[in-house]
Amino acid sequence: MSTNAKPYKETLNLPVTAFDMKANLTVREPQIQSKWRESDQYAKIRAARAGAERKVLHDGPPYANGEIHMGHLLNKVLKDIVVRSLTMRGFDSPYVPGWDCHGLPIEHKVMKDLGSKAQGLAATEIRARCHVEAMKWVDLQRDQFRRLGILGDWDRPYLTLDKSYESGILEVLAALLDGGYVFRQLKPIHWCPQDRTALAEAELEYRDHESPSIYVQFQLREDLPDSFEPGPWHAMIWTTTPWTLPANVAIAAHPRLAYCRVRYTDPDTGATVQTILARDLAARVLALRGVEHFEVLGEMPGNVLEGITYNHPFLDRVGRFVLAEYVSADDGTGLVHTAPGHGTDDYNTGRVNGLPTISPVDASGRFDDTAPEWLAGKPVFASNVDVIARLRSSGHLFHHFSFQHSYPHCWRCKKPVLFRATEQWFIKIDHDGLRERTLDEINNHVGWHPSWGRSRIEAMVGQRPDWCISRQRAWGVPIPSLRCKNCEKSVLTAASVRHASRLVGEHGTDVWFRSNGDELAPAGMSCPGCGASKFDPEYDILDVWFESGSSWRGVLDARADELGGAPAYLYLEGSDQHRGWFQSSLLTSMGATGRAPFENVLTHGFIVDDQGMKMSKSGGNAISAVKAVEQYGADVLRLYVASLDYADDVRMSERGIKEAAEAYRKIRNTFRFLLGNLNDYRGFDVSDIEESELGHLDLAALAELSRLTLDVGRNYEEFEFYKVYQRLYEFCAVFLSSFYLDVLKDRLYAEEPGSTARRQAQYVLARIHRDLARLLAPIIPHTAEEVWSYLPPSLQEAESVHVALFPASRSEPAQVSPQRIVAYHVVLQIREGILRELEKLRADKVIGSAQQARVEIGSLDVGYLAVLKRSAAVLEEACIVSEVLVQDERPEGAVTVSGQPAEYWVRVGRSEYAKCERCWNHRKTVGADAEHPTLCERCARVIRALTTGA
RNA sequence: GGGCGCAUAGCUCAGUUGGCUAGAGCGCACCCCUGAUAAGGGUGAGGUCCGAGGUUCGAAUCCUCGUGCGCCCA
Repeated sequence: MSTNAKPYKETLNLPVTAFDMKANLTVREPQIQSKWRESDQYAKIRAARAGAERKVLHDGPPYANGEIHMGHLLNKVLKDIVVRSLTMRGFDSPYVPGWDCHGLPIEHKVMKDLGSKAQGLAATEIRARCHVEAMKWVDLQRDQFRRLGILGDWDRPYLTLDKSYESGILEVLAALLDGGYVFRQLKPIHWCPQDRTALAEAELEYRDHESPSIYVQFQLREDLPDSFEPGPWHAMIWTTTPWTLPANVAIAAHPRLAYCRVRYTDPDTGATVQTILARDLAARVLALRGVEHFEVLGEMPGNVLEGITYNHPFLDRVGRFVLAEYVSADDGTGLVHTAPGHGTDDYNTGRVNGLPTISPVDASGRFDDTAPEWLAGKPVFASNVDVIARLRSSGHLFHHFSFQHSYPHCWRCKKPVLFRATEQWFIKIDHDGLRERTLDEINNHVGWHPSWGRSRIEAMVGQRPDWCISRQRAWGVPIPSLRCKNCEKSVLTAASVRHASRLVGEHGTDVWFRSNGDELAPAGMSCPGCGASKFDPEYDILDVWFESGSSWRGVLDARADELGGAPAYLYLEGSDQHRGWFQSSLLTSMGATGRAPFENVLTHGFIVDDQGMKMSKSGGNAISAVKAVEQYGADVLRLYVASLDYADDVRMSERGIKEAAEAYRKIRNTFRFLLGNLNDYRGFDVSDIEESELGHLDLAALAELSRLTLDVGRNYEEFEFYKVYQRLYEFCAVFLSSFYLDVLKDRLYAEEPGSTARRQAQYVLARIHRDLARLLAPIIPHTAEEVWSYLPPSLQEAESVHVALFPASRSEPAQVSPQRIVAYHVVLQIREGILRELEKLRADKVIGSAQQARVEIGSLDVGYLAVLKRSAAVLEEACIVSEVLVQDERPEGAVTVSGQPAEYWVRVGRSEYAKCERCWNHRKTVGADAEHPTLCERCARVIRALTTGA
């Protein structure tokens, strides 16, 4: 024995473990991840669950652009917790991550980098650069996702630019053509006449532009309501694009806005004019021409105007009034010139009211020969003056001036753009009852979590217009339509698309951009219009939502051996995807197969800051996910995500991460204590312990563990991870750390290492260690794995915790009868009362540690008093005090405490006994042993055993 | 402007079909321990349940109208 000042300390079994208190996650996690990769853990898990019931979470592909942010982290961690918990529940739950690789942001970035060099490049050149750009981000994001510890088939992800995936997209399109859902129709789009190209919203720059502002009188026809005074009547519209008047087919009014019928004298001609315009704008508009005096003949809401017809000011065309909610009395006249060929609002209004879409403008921005001959061939912007002159001479022009306003310009050539209708491909939502069938599927065959997801997508599908799937871009999957060289008809059939699908499956979609019509048309194809057989390829591409919305085919079906085919068990994305991927997947699948591609849809909210405001880079309140992981480690961020109720928006803040880090440390330290006291794990066999022989508190601990297992298991099943977190954390912090482990210290440290009392405690700790590691594994996989590695081989049912199953919820272990001894929850309650009293002693400097205290307790309830008497030892243990004396008489100075099942009184004071030098308890028996006069009886016995044993 | 949501201590969450002085954990303050030690334990202080009306004997809970915030659309 050493010459230590405390020689007895050497005889204690103090905790020893290699499990560091300091997590050092930023170093340790990558090491653990490397091991997982080296041992191909994903494959091992697949093998372990081969043949089990399959539940597949199908990954919605993030866009391959930029570093991952908190939104990605939230989404992927939630998915991972789902996949890992399904796996540990015994299901085969493969996870194939994917990326959305086509689309405008990447193309835009490439075009910007190319600058003027883009002009001379072929589409295939640009596409090649887009491919490189997309793959760059796929690789980066893959590393970042892996760093989060997301389990999945990262070596074989799905990419929407893979040949096989692209081919699958076209198969879906072919199926929709088979079903008759696909049609072609005019639709206005932003068009740059300089560059002769369609522009997306993101490619527009708004800058000041000088436009004419004209007020035009349209002459109404005879079919007026009876309430109108005798005619003739006019209606006054306002527009800043006179050149669009040749496409005018309607005037839009707001159904509930007030309009008035006015009579005034034209200041130039002296003629009396009767016209209609918004009531609140009449005075202001008429004043433009200096008309101060006018007569209001009557008022009416806009809906009275619906259906009234008028003569086009310079064409032989009859237009009519329609209603639209977007009309306002903010400017103009409250009556909106409507040309469905030249504006999105106008177009939608046209769709609703069955108006024709007229667009007599060619690709160079000039009027074509369907325009009046005095306009044909002229550039549209330059034609404004012609239109105005025409209106003035015919007497339709009320007023004209020029003004500056914000107007969209082309991002590349900086020239103003125009709206021009071109032919686009659509999916008809009402064909063959698609909308109705989809609504039925939403309501009756898909589970929505939270349940309001159902009403949300239902409302959207219920009102959505036909789906325009054409995009005039380069970076995407071509709509493989062929234009007849003879009659110019666009041909797109199931057969021609399937032919293209085969070509694409073999060569990728580039084949479409480098081949001619003879090579791309299926053999023997003839034009359904004229019978000719020569074609040119067309180059519209598919809406990227169609691409990702086909993943059920390109991934679930295409990898059916692995994934079991559509439908998947679960789709899990942010709530914005009700309009996006959930809907596009649902519609393509309903059209092509008649059923939804998912059985359940789980939604999470968006990340907001600590004020509840949206988190964005530009808002300056964004927390970098990559940096946070670098700083705190993935398990801390994962624990944070798990702690939040994601059904609503989730608040994230630097302080929140710090709190998660605190919680993580608490959990880690709890394991450290367990492991420190299980260091001699390997030296004994836990199966030697008879559970029925365990003491009261040990049995209570097992019962708590059992309840925890049951609750947490249910919480995982219901995807309520924040409840998992709360439950597990509270178990560690409150039950274990502050109570049970504290109580066990005496037994663990001071009893003989191999004694039954100590082995029983270790038995319970071993159970807790093993079960807790498994219950935590889906949330903090790295730490769980680390902790698992400390299990002795004899207890390892699996090499990795992630191959293991959740602990089985077992029947409650035997409890000591509550009639005989106080129930565990009553122990806790009495303990609380005692501790409160001890605090007063501490404040008065009578005691420091609880071990210095003695407690007297009793109850006026005779039955309860009897139970208390039998429980003295348990209470002493639970409160870690010198002794608990249960007395019949209530002494002077006792305090009454209310409690269940009865009131009790308690009196505390300093123990009169000496402190045992070894175990620090104040015991009556200290000094009784002549050989060890400073020890209590127990410690003396232990020392004797140790020395003779050694 | 429309659709779908959310709002309880500083933070994360509980609050069954309306029913005791609204709870838990963390954090915070103070204290104890120094044999889990860049740990551990104890006690305590924190709430106009977003606001205003209404229904009711009684409302955090039900209804109406607002306010703020988020997603989607216009």
